[in-house]
Amino acid sequence: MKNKQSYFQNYVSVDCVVLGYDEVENRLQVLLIKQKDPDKQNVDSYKSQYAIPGDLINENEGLDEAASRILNELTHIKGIYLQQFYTFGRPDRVSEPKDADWLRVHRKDPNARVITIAYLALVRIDHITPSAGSFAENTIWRSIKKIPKLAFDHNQILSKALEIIREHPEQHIMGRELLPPKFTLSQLQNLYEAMSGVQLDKRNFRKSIKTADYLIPLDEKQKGVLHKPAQFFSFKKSKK
Amino acid sequence: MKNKQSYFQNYVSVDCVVLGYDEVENRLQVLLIKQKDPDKQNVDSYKSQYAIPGDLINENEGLDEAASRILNELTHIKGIYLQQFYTFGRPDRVSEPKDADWLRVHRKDPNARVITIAYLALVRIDHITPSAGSFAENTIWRSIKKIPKLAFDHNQILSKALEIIREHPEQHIMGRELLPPKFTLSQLQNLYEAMSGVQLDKRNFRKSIKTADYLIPLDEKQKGVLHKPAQFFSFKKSKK
DNA sequence: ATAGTAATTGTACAAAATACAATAAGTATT
DNA sequence: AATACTTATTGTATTTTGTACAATTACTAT
Repeated sequence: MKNKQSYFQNYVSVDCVVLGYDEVENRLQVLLIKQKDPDKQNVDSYKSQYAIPGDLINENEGLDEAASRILNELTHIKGIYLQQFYTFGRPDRVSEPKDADWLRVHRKDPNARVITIAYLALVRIDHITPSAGSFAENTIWRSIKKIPKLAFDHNQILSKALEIIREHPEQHIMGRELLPPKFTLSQLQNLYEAMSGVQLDKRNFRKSIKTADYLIPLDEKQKGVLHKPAQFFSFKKSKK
Repeated sequence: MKNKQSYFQNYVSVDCVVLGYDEVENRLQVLLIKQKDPDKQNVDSYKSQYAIPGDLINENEGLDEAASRILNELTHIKGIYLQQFYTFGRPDRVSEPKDADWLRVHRKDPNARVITIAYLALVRIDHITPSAGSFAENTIWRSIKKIPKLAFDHNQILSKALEIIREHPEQHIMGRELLPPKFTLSQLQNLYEAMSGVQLDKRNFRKSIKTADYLIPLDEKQKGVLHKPAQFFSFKKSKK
């Protein structure tokens, strides 16, 4: 059977970059898990690292489906929209010494290469309450401006995710419930600014979003604020 | 070892969508291979299908590297820039009856799922001369406007590739040698039109590319043409 | 000299992006 | 009741960019 050369199979994982918008602090945070070492009593006795939630996919499971399942298993988050954005497959992407301990404990074949398909989600940080599951010891939100050294090549994966939302904030805002159902234009502007990392002029921002025509002005104002109350808006339903 | 649940491994392939710009006909063509059935004398006795060149990756091989190798094995094309654009992993993406024969002959495990990482390349069609290798019976260029039914989910893969270049033609033109080193503005416009699928106004096109500032006007004109000779231009070297 | 061909160029208009600051509507304090 | 405080709201002038549209130019062939 000389034509059937390729017997080689691969471990394939998905990694889920979940970015949470913190409206109060007006910043984006990324959801990380702390890896658990089940062989040790004391978590800190093993240099447990922070990581983007991800794990190996199962047989007969679509990639999007795997991403949802795995994110749920590790963080108990459900029902958020995950979008594939890149596949990382360097043969040595899980071969750094820092990752050897974890792999030895958690993987049948610790030296095997793992190809990972990276997913991106954006959520309101107060909309979900992650809690650790599976091999996650705990979950934390970290500001995208203070990212620690992460497991595997997860710093690189996160960088790519951030690039994507910085370049096209508008594509990731509609229909993702990043703001309350009724919001003010200032709230919307703050969100844009947090995502793009750029400050915008109020008047020009308002002009441009009115051109864009995806807002519905509501007959409702803020109450009890120490200043002129702002009008509320909501998003039009997307046509798709 | 209860924590080592995931023994499941996957076949992983890369597929290379090679688009060739045909300057004479002013159109894009896609490079396809005709699948070979090594068990039969007569190729046509088995419903051999057209497919995007692709195959399973090897151990210890990066994804980009695999894409280059596989494209070379199947079509003898070398040294072109391949860019990853999406990963397709539906569990049933290779399970249609039309693909069963080929899989039975070429794969150890014909019913196994295959995850594929899709790559995109753009070349001048007269710049490369593909010739069939490996399980390719032959190679053909087909206009992107007349795509036949392809193997597996390759029609879907191709559609996604075409979407990408239609949306951002400019990102795929510089530095890819899609035009001769010295070219006229009409040649450049034709290329844009072939990639975007939209007709442009000559005067406005020239205005906009002069704004964009990546052209060098040369002191050289066309010779022997039946009309006013056009000035030649070349691309500035990209800064990266 | 004429015809044929594609290259080259400009203007008027509309739309979008940018820079920039005064006034308005609430609450809290006196 | 007047004042202070805070953020929301709004407009204008300017520049830049996009769009629609046609006459003239430089060459070859006859």
